[in-house]
Amino acid sequence: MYPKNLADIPKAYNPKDVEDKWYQYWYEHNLYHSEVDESKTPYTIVIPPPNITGILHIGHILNNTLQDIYIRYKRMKGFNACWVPGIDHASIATEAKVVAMLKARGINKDNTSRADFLKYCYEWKEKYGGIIFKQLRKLGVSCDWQRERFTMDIHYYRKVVEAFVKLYKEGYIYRGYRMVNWDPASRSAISDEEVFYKEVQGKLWYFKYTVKDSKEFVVVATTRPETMLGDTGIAVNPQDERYKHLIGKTIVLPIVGREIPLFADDYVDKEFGTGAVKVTPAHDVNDYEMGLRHNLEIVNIFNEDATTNGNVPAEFRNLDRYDVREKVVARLEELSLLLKVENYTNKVGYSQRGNVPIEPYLSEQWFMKMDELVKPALEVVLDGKVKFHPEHWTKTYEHWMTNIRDWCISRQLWWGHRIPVWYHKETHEIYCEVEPPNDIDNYYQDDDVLDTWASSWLWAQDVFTNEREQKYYYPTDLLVTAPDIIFFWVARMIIAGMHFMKEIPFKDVYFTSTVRDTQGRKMSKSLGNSPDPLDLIDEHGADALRFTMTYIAPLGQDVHFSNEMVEIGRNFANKMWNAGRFLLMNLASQQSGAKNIRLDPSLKDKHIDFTDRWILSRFNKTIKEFTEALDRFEVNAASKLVYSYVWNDFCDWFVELSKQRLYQGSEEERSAVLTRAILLFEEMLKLVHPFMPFISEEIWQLLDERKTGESISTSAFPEYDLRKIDEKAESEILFVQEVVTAIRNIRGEMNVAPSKAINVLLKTDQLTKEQTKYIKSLVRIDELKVDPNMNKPKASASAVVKGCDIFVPLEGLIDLNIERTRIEKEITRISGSLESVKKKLSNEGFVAKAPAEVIERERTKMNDWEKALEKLKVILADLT
RNA sequence: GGGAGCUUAGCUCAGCUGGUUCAGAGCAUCUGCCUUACAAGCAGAGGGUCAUUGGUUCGAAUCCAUUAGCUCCCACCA
Repeated sequence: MYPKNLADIPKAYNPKDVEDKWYQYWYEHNLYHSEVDESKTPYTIVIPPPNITGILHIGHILNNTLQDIYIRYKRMKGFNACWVPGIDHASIATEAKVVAMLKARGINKDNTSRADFLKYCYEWKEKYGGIIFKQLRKLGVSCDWQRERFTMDIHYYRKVVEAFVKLYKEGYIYRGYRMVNWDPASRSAISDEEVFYKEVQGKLWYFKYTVKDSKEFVVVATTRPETMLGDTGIAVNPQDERYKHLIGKTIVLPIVGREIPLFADDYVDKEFGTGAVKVTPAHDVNDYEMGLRHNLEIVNIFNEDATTNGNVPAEFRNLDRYDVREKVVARLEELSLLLKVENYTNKVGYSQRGNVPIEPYLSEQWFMKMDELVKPALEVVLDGKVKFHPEHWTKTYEHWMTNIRDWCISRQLWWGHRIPVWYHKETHEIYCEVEPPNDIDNYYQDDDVLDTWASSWLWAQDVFTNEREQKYYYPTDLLVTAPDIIFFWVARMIIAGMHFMKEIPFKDVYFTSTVRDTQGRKMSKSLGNSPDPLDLIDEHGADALRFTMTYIAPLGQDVHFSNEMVEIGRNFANKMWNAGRFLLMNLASQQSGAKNIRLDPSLKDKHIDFTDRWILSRFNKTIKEFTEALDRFEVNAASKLVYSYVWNDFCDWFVELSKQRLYQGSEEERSAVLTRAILLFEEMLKLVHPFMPFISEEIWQLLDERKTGESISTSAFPEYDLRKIDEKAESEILFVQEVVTAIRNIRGEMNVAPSKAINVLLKTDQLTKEQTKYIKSLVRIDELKVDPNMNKPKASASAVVKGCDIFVPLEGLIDLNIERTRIEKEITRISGSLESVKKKLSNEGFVAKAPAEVIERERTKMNDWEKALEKLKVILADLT
């Protein structure tokens, strides 16, 4: 299916040629579809459905990459992996976008029918939902696209409504006239969680309110002068001597002329402001509560859009809240009632969606009683049935859950799940059922829709559309999400799961890093610091982006991202690509014809030496550490492990070591070495695959003839075998590496041209012939002599490795000064280390209390260094 | 006001339950190389009293406490 002509394999990896091709292939062969299969254990993830308000950003990339890593990993591990993709209707956010879009087209929502408006919303959903799914495919996610879900699908919609009806009948949902957070922009109530607080540079105004029938006045301080039009009382602390005599007196409210009481309430802080508080029960939560305690009149002065209504004097009506503010202040100044103005920073609640200050506002809304519902959901997290990663989020969760207040779930919007409540036109009796009443003509339906989160809280359970599926896939295994929706979504899904399913919705929750720019700022459109993931993919490939994200994003910490960082992944992809090319080129040179097949698997276990045992040992260790890291949700650690194995162990050393036998071995030996290298490389690609699905598939397919529909993504993940771990081979290689590095060091420091071959003398009795052979091949040596009894030749550069003295004769080339400096530096280094070991060993406490093996290790170190030091001193003396 | 997290090389960060030359990686810098997989590369090199102070311990980047700085979350102070 793929032209396997080696001449076509470019030197530099080009993801553009590769990525779309394989995504198409996976899709066509339906490799990621999951069905109920009782013979296999499911591994299930439901995607945090992106809002259809826009396109995906870099945070989504991280989030979805992580999910894909786990899904691919578990799929290869033999689980029935099922990843359900979907999107969220995002009630208030989308409605705001659609209203704005219509406005741009010259259409006013107020002149549009509900049905027409919903049509526009669905158009929007089709467009942006499509973009989102396209982006996800570009990223390479292995979702089950046959399971695409939307929070307003017919089935899902019904489930949301059923949940409402059930909770209503159980008494958890009630309707009430309460003070809520009002968003004047969308003209809807919002929940406490949708309010965020901003520090605002404001002012504190001091007003004089006169006491009725008296010359006395009371001074109040306020940050919101306009609300004075709705004042219905003045509060002071009962202990406050300044005001004790005034308690019970009547105050005349300026401008309005209303007579209001002055009363005492413990809420008032004597120290703040003047110690006297103007009380506006309709427009402040605390004032409202004081109002209830003291039976104050409640005067609502605002319309739904936060303009003033008929409850204020005529000249102040129908004005925006900030215009009224100026007007009120101006009038009070005219009346000489404005005492002073101070600068004051305070925190103002803003609507998360509308980004305008919210208004505490009295209105009739639907609420969910939370205190009882929360209990089982808190329990399962505290006792570890649902595990958070990192674990410390449980504290945040516990705090929120134990201080939870009732949830305002109704929204004065059209886009969303309409509340399944009908009121009788005459009796006003409430009818709450999934289906409308039979005598529908006698009823009218509640206009409001549900909070988005009162639909997505069922996501983990109701993306499965029949009982059999639900039973098989639920509880899901892993939820990967940003920590900023821990209350909105994670907590509520657990609540819903425990209430409706009597079972947790997921076993593990992975909280991702928040992606910031290099200055630590959150990525945002308004700052313009948010890169478009598609641009990055276009430039470097999805694999590069995916790998980079996991490489730089530690568990539970913010990550600082910049576009250049994607080069980490790009370079890594290129490295693997070229390692693959190296193998393929050798393959081609050893066989006739265009077919690339593994040479001869029967030679797999022939011509094995310590380099083979070493790489196998390293590989098995890597698999072990890699899988353990993933199982602990340390994706970042896993990506570093695979990176270092591929680059350092496999490419830097194993490939270089192999060249000796590939170029100089017998025919059979060459085949054996190459066969093994390819088999090992294939296994390595499987480790990489969850992180970089495209390039691993591409190379894997190039390495051998594959059947139609065969894919690395459905191959078996490597299992480690502890018997393959070979400490002896590892130390043998380490010895080779140390000697080689020492020789290269001499070359570099002594400025020996790389083209110039040198002679090297090794004074040791510990090198095997094999090791010698490899050393020779790795450092471009003309002649290599090994003799345990040799004397140091004149004019040579030297180095001392444990158990081996190295001499490089450089007659005529050597600069004694450079060499002396080199040796002196080495002496200083070793002396320092020796000093600290000696100190340790002369410490009685250490010798008495440390474990025997630790002491033994220190003794060995001391001996080695003492010997090395002695030798170096002799060498140095020889140089002077 | 309460809570969580962070502070290690010029930059971005690894270093798990204290002990393997543990003080590391990548980028950046310097030196030398287009060596028949890879210059998106190879081989070397320089660079850090692990934020502060104290404690526990034979032994601390690692555990405890303290101080300072930064970040985030929660909370009704007009």
